[in-house]
Amino acid sequence: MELHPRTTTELANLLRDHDITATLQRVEIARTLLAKKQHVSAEQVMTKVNKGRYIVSKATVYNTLRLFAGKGIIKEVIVNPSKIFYEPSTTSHHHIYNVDTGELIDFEAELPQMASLPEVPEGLMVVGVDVTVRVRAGAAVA
Amino acid sequence: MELHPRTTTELANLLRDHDITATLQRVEIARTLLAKKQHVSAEQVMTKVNKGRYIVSKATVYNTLRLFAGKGIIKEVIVNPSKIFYEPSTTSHHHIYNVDTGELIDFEAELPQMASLPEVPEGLMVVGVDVTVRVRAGAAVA
DNA sequence: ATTCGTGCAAACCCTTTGCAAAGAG
DNA sequence: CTCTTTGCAAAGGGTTTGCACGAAT
Repeated sequence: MELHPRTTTELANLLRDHDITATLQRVEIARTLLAKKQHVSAEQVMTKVNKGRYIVSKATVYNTLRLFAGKGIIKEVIVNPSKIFYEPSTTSHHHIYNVDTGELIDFEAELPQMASLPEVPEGLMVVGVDVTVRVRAGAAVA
Repeated sequence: MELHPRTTTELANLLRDHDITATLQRVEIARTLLAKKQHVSAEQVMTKVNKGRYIVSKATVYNTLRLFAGKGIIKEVIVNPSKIFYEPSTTSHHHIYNVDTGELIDFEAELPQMASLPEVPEGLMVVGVDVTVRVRAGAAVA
């Protein structure tokens, strides 16, 4: 999926391509989420969308985020149990999470380690591999 | 750190070695957590401890889990924002998380990929690397 | 008409906190 | 005696849900 759908029509088509009925609110939420590489919380999505022309309720934001994540157009980033972040589903990358500040930084990784991944139990399929590097203020690696 | 059921004295010494005042409650919580390889929630810890001779309150369980995690004798496992799991700090391993059932399985990994980890920004130090393989029911990898 | 989506507010639930009593050193 | 730890209950806060209204076919 590219990362610059821009027009309302493009966004609506993107949603339909993922079996999502394109409504006004969903298009606006998608526009906000997919505008650029970023990690945003539900609250941030609501705030950003509501600065625009259309108003979206909290329930709709949560419903939509879950829907989008389930359909694969965005990904949940779970680094801190107190708040979920969402990001556009782009190419494989992982996260550096600053436990002091909550800051989240992407890093590209081809997952060469894929080779070393475990065999998953019979009857299960891998739906994702998340790598989180936790960092905090301090000297670099000894 | 070894991983066996221990005597009260051994547990108390372990706590002191980690700069933790050894109290009755903390020893019992440590005994439960360190009994074996496992992933337990705060609630499970409380239930297990309270089946024994001593009763521990919810506040103490949460305080103690945070304390232990900060001192490094246990690790938080964050795979699902709705509940934190805790496990003994043992050798490096990672997790397979079944998103359907919530089941969590360990897998050993020497992190050969350490070589491919990003350079962390100046002034930061790595405190941990978590790898989570998310799986669900379905055919194996195509 | 029937189905799906939205919005408001209340409910949920894990976790944290305030404060008084008990324990450790 | 002083500082720390515990326990109870209440508060906190992101997320979810119940239900009525509105939109679409």
